[in-house]
Amino acid sequence: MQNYGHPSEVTSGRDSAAGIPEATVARLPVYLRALYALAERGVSTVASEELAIAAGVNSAKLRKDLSHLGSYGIRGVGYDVDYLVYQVSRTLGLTQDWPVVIVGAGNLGRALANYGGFVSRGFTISAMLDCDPAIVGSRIARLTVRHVDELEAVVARYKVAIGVIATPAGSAQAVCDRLVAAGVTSVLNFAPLVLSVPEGVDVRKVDLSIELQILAFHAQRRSASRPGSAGARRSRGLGSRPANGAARPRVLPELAAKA
Amino acid sequence: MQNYGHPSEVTSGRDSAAGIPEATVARLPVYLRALYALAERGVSTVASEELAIAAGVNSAKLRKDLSHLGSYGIRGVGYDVDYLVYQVSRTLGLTQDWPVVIVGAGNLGRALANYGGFVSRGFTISAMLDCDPAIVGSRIARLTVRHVDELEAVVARYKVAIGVIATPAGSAQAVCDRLVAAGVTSVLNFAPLVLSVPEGVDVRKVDLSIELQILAFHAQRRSASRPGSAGARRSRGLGSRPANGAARPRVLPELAAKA
DNA sequence: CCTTGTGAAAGGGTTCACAGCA
DNA sequence: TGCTGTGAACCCTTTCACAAGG
Repeated sequence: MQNYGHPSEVTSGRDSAAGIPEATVARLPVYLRALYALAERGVSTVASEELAIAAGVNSAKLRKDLSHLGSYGIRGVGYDVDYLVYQVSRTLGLTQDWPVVIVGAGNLGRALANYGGFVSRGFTISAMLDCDPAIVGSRIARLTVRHVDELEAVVARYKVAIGVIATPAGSAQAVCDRLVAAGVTSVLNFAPLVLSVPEGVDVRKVDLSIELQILAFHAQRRSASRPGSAGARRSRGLGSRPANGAARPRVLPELAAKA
Repeated sequence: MQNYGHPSEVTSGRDSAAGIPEATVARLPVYLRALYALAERGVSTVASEELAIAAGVNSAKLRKDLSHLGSYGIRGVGYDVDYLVYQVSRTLGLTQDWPVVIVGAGNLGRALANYGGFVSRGFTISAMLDCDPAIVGSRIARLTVRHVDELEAVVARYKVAIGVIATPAGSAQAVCDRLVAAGVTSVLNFAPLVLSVPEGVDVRKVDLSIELQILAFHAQRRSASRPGSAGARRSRGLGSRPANGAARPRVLPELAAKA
């Protein structure tokens, strides 16, 4: 139930300045989505148990999480949906509008730009940037892709506070450096590498291959305990080495035996 | 430094059956990537301190993590890069090859299919499925997109153990149900909703808007403490309500005053 | 001498169970 | 009566500091 393996690097891991635990902050968006769904169904009041089920958490956790925002429930009744939507939104800073720049207009960048939920509530894409002349000038989700050379101008012009990196790994650090130099202090990184940033810059990482690898670990455990079930096939032994010459580890026999 | 807010739901949160803590499992892929990078640079031995920096963690944590796999280091020297690559790969189950099916061949599905690192090591895309006749039959990353009706046949034929859901939210639960019924026990979900699955099925979630909202929270904290800095503009007040009629919460004045 | 591997301590997060209140 | 809000217990994770050992 805990959320490990997260595609992100949080600077501190400590309580936020507002005194709200990180783990709670990470769940608020989930609650918010569940609350919107309830509101759209016309539900005006919800008990912690029901909201917890909709959000996929346990109700005690939900109540403790919400208690960090204030006492917004009514004992014996539950929570007012609209009011809670507002309080959670306000806590997350979504009563403001956040200008976002997406760097990289390949498939991923396009997917992000077209992802309705991404932009709808609280976020506006100020610009999409790319360096490929074949892509610059094309239109994506009502935006014309601009050249990455305009990065600094765009950040300044729209007061962009959040940058999304959807470039290949090779260009990600350079893009990140430029974003930071231009004044961006929040970065969402989709490139598969660890970005280094100065103190005070908040980086979250979304890494598809890491997620798959974590799934593989658990799948392996399952198929090991249930032999013959639908696990992976085609064992590759030691074959999956990098393009490095020596594949055989120089290692003591005792260590190898432990394996 | 802890990884909260993760786009995933882990079934238990307890130690895996192999006795490796979840938090460790979640970091192993990061170490693996750093090790591959070292190997490609021709480095044959690495100390915990150096590897920890490359992976963006502290060295005590790295050593404790690796100690769960066994005693693979050499005191006074460090770790053999190739050997450690192998041990971490084996632990994660990457010495097998995992057939994956991607459902949804829109921009996101295409981005996933073309994402080199995604597929390269340990994972093979068995098929891409979609229900849009305009997309079915097109070729993406050397694969011909097949109709989603073939889902069950594909899962059986290729012994698919991992399903990736890259569909709109509206179809995600139905797709998930079909994957699970067909025998898939690991699901990577990109659709913005909480999937319900039977016991024993492992779901991880990647949710772009949740990541953005977490960034917004921290950005808000920063701009609140440094007034006048480049935070968000254009406050929207209470405007961001769902298409629900009553936007005004019926709430006691005392509660509102607390806000 | 240098670095690993690990007890022990410290810090959060989750869960339980119930007091408190509408 | 029913549900929220929360102290306390429990559990996991991180970090420290050093013993062990090549």
